[in-house]
Amino acid sequence: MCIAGGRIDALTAQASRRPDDRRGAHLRKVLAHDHVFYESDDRDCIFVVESGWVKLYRTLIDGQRQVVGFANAGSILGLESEDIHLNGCEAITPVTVRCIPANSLADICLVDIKLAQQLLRQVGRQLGAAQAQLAAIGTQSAEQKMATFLLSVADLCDATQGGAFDLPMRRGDMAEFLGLRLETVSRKMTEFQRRGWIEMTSLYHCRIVRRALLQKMAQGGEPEEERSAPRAVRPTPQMDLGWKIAQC
Amino acid sequence: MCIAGGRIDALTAQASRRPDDRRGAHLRKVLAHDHVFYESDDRDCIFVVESGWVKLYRTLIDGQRQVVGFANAGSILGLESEDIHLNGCEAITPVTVRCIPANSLADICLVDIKLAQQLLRQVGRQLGAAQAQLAAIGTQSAEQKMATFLLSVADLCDATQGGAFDLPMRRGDMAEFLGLRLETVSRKMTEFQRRGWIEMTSLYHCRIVRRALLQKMAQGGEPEEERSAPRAVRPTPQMDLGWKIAQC
DNA sequence: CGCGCGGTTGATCAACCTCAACCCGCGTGG
DNA sequence: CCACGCGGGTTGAGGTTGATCAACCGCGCG
Repeated sequence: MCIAGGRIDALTAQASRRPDDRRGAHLRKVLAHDHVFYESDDRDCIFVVESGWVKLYRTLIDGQRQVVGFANAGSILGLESEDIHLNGCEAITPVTVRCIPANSLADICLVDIKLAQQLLRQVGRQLGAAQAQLAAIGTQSAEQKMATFLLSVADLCDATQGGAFDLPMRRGDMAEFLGLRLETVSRKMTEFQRRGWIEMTSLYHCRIVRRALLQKMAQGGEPEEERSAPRAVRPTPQMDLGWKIAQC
Repeated sequence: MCIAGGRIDALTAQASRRPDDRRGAHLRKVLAHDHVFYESDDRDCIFVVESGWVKLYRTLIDGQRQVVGFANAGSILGLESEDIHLNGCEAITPVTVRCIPANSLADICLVDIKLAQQLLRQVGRQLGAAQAQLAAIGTQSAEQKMATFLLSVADLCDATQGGAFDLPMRRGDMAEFLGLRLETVSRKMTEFQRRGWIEMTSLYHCRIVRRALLQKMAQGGEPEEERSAPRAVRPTPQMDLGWKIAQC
């Protein structure tokens, strides 16, 4: 789902291991709903998310917005652009990011060829993710999108604690990400709840109760009765969580 | 529109300049509607399109397809994957591709740091393109999508010859790309023709007559009367042709 | 000739959007 | 303290867009 992930170990781990590392200095804290950068800002930095959640979005001429991805710790931002940022990046929770001067990208590549390759893989994964999301947006129904989305966020956040997880973004953010209206998102969420598939412990906290049914729905099944879900041949086009998994 | 482009000069130009270059040998011709590679094929090669058009697509569990991009000469394919191809790649016209062994990617990076950076930029552009397409698919109406698509292909193909250009893909391909049904594509095409905005000189050849109106439509305007189109503040989210332009 | 493929066209229908009302929690200020 | 407004969310009624199903056309080819 273009829920970004994929660690650049050399950037995050290294820095934390050596507190005196000069890269360790460029940390920035951003409040929830503040921007890390805006569309068409000069791209003098790329960023690595250290903690929190951000959304990446684009604004079309008519003012419509499309959220092109969410990202949390470990994700790297700004690689899709050249001279100016093509996406806007807004914090949806309090966030800390590590800033990497864009002009030092070249140096980094020179210094550490392995790192360059890692970067290349990372963008590749993001690309794969974006394409997966494209497939989801283009072909799935509202219900499928919601199911896929919930599953992806759940898997991403952790999942192991009994299916409970944070859902820090607003309804409108989800809507803009999935290509729906926020009313539709709201409706589907309550519908899933009514069917007993999920529980909303609070507005921004969710628990998956019937994972199997959600999965079947995500794959295009009708809302049938409960059954042991047939393992998917391919593990569901998890929007794109694919590359997030790959990183672990 | 994820209509891929973006030349890797060092790969294409170099090879053509030195006929004895060993990379020059790995050329492959593919017939129309044959595959360059399939989904989940081992990714032992990446490819550079030398001539012709291909489409990149994904198949979802329920058999639905999403075309995630079209690509013509100069595009590079396979960077989004790691060990196996995530997309299928089918020729829509006769195509020649240059095959680059995947394991030589690392060597290439070592040998030519500039090239590595170029590759990084290229994937970055593709990523930006995919995100742009995401925005288009997610927010635009059928009519807007068609308009944007036609403009993008036109710009891509050349455009200078009086707005006439090839539209080599089938209706179904466009539909799968735009997240529509092929009937809808067909209808909108004839509708544009009826309005006098385009002319179909043949099934696979098109001419844009009222570019300004098409552009206004692509940006969300209603099908109004003719007017001199107000230059777009931003040059239309040309699906993603953005990065194709950037390459020139 | 008959068939199949790709495309067009028409009628119908449902999914989703739109608009609007309403709820709830919260912060502010009278 | 309460009234008020506001932001975010939910819910409902009705309308449109685009999907669906089906017929049909034209063409190339065995």
